[in-house]
Amino acid sequence: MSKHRSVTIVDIAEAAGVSIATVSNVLNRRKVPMAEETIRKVEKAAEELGYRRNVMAASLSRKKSYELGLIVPGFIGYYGLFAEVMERTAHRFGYHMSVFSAGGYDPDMEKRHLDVLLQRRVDGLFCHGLAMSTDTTRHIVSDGTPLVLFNGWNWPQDIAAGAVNLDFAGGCLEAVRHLVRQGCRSLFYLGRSRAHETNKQRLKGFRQGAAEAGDGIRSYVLEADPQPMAELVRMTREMSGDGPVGILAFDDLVALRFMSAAIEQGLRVPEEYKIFGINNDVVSHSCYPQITTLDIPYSQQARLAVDLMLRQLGEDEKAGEEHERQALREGHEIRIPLTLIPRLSTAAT
Amino acid sequence: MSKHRSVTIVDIAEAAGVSIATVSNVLNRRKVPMAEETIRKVEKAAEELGYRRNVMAASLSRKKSYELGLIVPGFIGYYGLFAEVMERTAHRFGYHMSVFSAGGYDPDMEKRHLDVLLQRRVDGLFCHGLAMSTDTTRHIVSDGTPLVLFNGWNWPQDIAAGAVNLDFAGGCLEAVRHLVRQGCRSLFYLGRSRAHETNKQRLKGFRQGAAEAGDGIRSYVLEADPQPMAELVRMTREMSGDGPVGILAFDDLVALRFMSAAIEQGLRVPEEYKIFGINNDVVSHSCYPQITTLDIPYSQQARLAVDLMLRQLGEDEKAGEEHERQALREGHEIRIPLTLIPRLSTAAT
DNA sequence: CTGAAAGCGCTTACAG
DNA sequence: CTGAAAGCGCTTACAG
Repeated sequence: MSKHRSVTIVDIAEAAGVSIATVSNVLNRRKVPMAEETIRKVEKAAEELGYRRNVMAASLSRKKSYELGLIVPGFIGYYGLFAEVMERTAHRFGYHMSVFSAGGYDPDMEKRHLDVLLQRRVDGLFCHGLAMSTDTTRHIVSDGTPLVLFNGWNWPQDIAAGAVNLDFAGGCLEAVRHLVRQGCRSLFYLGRSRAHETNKQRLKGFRQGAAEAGDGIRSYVLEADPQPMAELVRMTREMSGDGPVGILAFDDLVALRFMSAAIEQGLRVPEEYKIFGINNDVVSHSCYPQITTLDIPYSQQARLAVDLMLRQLGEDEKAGEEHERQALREGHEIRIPLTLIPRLSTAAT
Repeated sequence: MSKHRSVTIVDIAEAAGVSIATVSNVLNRRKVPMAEETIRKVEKAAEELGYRRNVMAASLSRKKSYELGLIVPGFIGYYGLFAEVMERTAHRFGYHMSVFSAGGYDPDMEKRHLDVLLQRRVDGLFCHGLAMSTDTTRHIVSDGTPLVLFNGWNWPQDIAAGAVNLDFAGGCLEAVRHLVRQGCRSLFYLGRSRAHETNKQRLKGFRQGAAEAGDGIRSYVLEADPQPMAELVRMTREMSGDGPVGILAFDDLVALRFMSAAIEQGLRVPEEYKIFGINNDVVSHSCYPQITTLDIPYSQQARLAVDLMLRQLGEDEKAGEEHERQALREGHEIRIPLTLIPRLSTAAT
């Protein structure tokens, strides 16, 4: 094959002895009437010449890129998996997905990535609840590119077409109830405030659960990140009263780190400490004791987000109906429940 | 801002009262002489109109997309992080990175993704050692798009411009020496044959280390994936003789799973079992005991891969020299050493 | 059923 | 220092 000029429809037109318009029609299987013979000739020529459509040219003339943009906080853990599922889902519907990591929750990087994506003329944008201000966001996407949020709360309707959110609040409420049921007498939430709203939602559920539990059960909120885990474990030992201690961690990794530090200090899990994570990460069942956690339905979330986008793009026929069954719709927010996976780390004693 | 037609250089040209050629020159900061006043006018107009360059149009006329393609086996663990670093690195040099997950090692998906990427006219391609045949690969990339491999061994020179490989063989050799030094009398490698060549390279190092250790030390190779870990632990107990057992796992996650199953069976780590992982994954130091592992220099590997690509693209001035210091060059392969991180899981007893 | 032509939004010699 | 013009590789009415 030619080393430096790729095959174009002009080459095919010549080889097949037809016009480029016809080549385009055949190759795109358009619904205009065409002679069998013509179709055959064009397809043969395309095949033989090793033709590969130039996406840029097609997008430019069609005025639609069939490219979607996705910004996630990072590729590690939950968001990496989510990005992978989103890419695959978009692909299934004929869209390319350009994924960017915003390096945690860095507003500048968010802005740069959004800008790059818009320069690429993506047809739509998926973002987590951004760290940058809503005003900045509004200004940036004011050209009309549809924006769908995932795990973004309290965003004005005029910015985003909708939000597909994991119900961390509801999940954490269930988590606390579970811990109380298993006999915990003190409760700790190990949060990560730099995760912004996804942390606040967890906190909300935790607080509600603690309130439900009543005065007989103490509850505290700690920040997981700055200090060493060993220190955190010590704090919980001092603060807790008699009876088993319940730990609700920001995610499974925080849970694992806490559990390891606790075991290192000679504490017994689940007898003295009951530990609860979030994400059903592969680590949650790769350790001992295995960690009780909330399962996140990635594929469902991705499917719902993409459906929402397809509707914005006027491709309603591609968007499914049935996917919303499990989810709660509330205004322009779709809320996805998490499933409690009980494991040894919170067994009753 | 207009809801449905984005602003183009034609709009700017009108607003500034100059030609579109001039607008293009100013906005691209080309080295042609231009009047101060013109530059000011154009930049002002662009700013005010909220101009955003259309990347597709620019790429099409420039005949260069400034887009690179990356295919990884998946986003989980090592390759997810690698993808993130690659994206960032490419970005730093003015390239966009389109990342695809090949869903493990699925040759069909590899083919489809390669095709999509070439339709997008990416300037270059990064792939892991592909599962598809080299002939298929050769045919697909025969149009001259440069291909750089990472963790791909034994690929013919005519296909790939080069390969940037982690030295799993050397690392595993060191791992075995370490285990022997710490007193292990039996050695097991827990492999993952579906990881293809990255598994074989590890195996090679393990075998070499075992051979070095001599007849006094038994060594075995087991497959980590099919059977439950508890079963695997039992097998090692039966097969091993007296003295501490050394386990070299495919990666940190396999190591953690094995360790957890061993502890569950009442075995003591590191007294009876010494466990060695690979990747310096965050889990390796989030568990107890923390796991001895090989650290992978992601950024270095990404930087070297991108440098290689930049050279292929004739952008030698962007490519650095100094990054190869740490790496070994051998033919068209660059080999990157891994660093042993000793932790409690292999402490001498 | 097929093709000539305009147009998508840029870049790049080249002429002035 | 600036602009007219050709061209990148397609798609899309529209005329025939």
